[in-house]
Amino acid sequence: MLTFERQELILSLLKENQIVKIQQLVEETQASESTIRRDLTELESQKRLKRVHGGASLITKKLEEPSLLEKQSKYSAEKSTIGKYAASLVKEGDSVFIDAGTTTKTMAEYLHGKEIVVVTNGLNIITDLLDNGIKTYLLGGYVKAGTHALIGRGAVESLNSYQFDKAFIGANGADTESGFTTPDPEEALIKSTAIDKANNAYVLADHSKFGDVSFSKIKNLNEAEIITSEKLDKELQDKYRKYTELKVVHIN
Amino acid sequence: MLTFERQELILSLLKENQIVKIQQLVEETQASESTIRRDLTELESQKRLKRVHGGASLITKKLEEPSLLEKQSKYSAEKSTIGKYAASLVKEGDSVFIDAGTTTKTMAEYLHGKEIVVVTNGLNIITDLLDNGIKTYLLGGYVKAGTHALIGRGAVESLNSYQFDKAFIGANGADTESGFTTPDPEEALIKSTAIDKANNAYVLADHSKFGDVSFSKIKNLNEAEIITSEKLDKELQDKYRKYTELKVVHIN
DNA sequence: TCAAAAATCAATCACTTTCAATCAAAAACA
DNA sequence: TGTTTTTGATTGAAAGTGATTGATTTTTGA
Repeated sequence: MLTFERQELILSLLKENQIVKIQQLVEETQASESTIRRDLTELESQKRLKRVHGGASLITKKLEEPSLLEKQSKYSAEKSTIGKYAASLVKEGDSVFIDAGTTTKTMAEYLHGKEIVVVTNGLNIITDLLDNGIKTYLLGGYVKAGTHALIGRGAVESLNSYQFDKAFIGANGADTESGFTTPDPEEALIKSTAIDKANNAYVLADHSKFGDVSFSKIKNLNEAEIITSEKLDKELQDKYRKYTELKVVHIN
Repeated sequence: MLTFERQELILSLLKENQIVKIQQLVEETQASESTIRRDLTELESQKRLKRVHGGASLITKKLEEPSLLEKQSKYSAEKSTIGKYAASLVKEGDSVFIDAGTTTKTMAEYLHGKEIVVVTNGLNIITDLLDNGIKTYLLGGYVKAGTHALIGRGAVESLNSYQFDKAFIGANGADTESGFTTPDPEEALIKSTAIDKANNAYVLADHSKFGDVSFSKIKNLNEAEIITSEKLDKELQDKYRKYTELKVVHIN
């Protein structure tokens, strides 16, 4: 087989599968591992694909650079750890809803290469998902300026045509009396609906969210599990455990 | 065998197989390797094929989509002018569909401040629209890796809940026989549906698109007006005017 | 959590194939 | 016949190949 031929084959396999492993390519092309590696290096330098450990993935143009603001945002280490743990809950074959927001965004990069289907209402996390070779569906609807979340009738209707194994939701407040809350009623409706459509619902919340109450209620505490970090006081952890299950993540 | 004869044979073998090896050609033509090499060199200089190490390949890439990056660089001045004119067609109060793509993207920045509602299937133009203060709705559906266009059942269903005063569509080919075409059938369906739902439909096409034919048909030429530029030959302009209205934009 | 085990990686070697350049013989032409 | 064009063989250079190495990364399991 000609070099050119083989490289085209690699690209077409990649387009089909979003992501390919080197061993897979060795089998398909009957070439040695070395040769495949050289092909991948060359194709990457041509910007026709992106190499990842163990194989290659489709290249995607960034929708937006991760803004400085996001990087500097509060508790980013904590959020990242929470996101990583949330990603570990996702198993091969799962269908998953991931909410718009900064905490949920950190999940995306840890989902790399998993054979799953993700539905989201957050434009901010689309590129992360695609870069990691995830099959991604987006809700339709009105694009809220600022957060770039999808809301409104269209979004809810879109949502109603899906079922999820797991839903990962962000919230601005988690309070024993008021439950999970968020400022925008429209967003609250999306989050609430997503929880309803999932077998397992998780709210991702760093320690600063506990005790806070926002304008719009999403759900009661007992309607979703909480993923948080050890930064939350032991006392408070125990308090909240009376209302719902709490997954407390250790921070490095 | 005559030189000319042999070269035609090479080309016809190439068309059959997309790619041919030198040894294969030596066998078929009973000529020496050197002769074949000379033929290939000559045919390549005539741009009738592309040499690759070990053989030659066709230069056609109609089924392949140029990457977003490639698209953006080509004819950008022309596209920008076309986009500007398209934006000028939009009146206050209009509800407008804007297709995913690079040409349509240039529209967005010229819509600044207009009191309109925009629906789009292109993630690549969302930020431009929001930055210019446009009320923006997004179709739902599957996010196509690479172009970041929304496609699939969800996208079509979303589309069906809207009505547009005007739709602005991109296409890869515009041909008198084959009509408007684009490589991906899923995208073709979205474009076609959007045209159906609009009182006025416009296809934005720079001069390079005319006469080209891609894999999937969108609509016949007479089902939308074309916005193009004066870079399109006068002769061709007249030819296409027999099939549909042509808005020819002057480039500064 | 941490360290051992496994997998993946880039770099290099020896070997094969393909390449362009050259030259002389054969064929075509006048 | 002599001249030009085409052809096939030869050659050293360039490109491509698979195997092996030891370094790096990821996964596993105590």
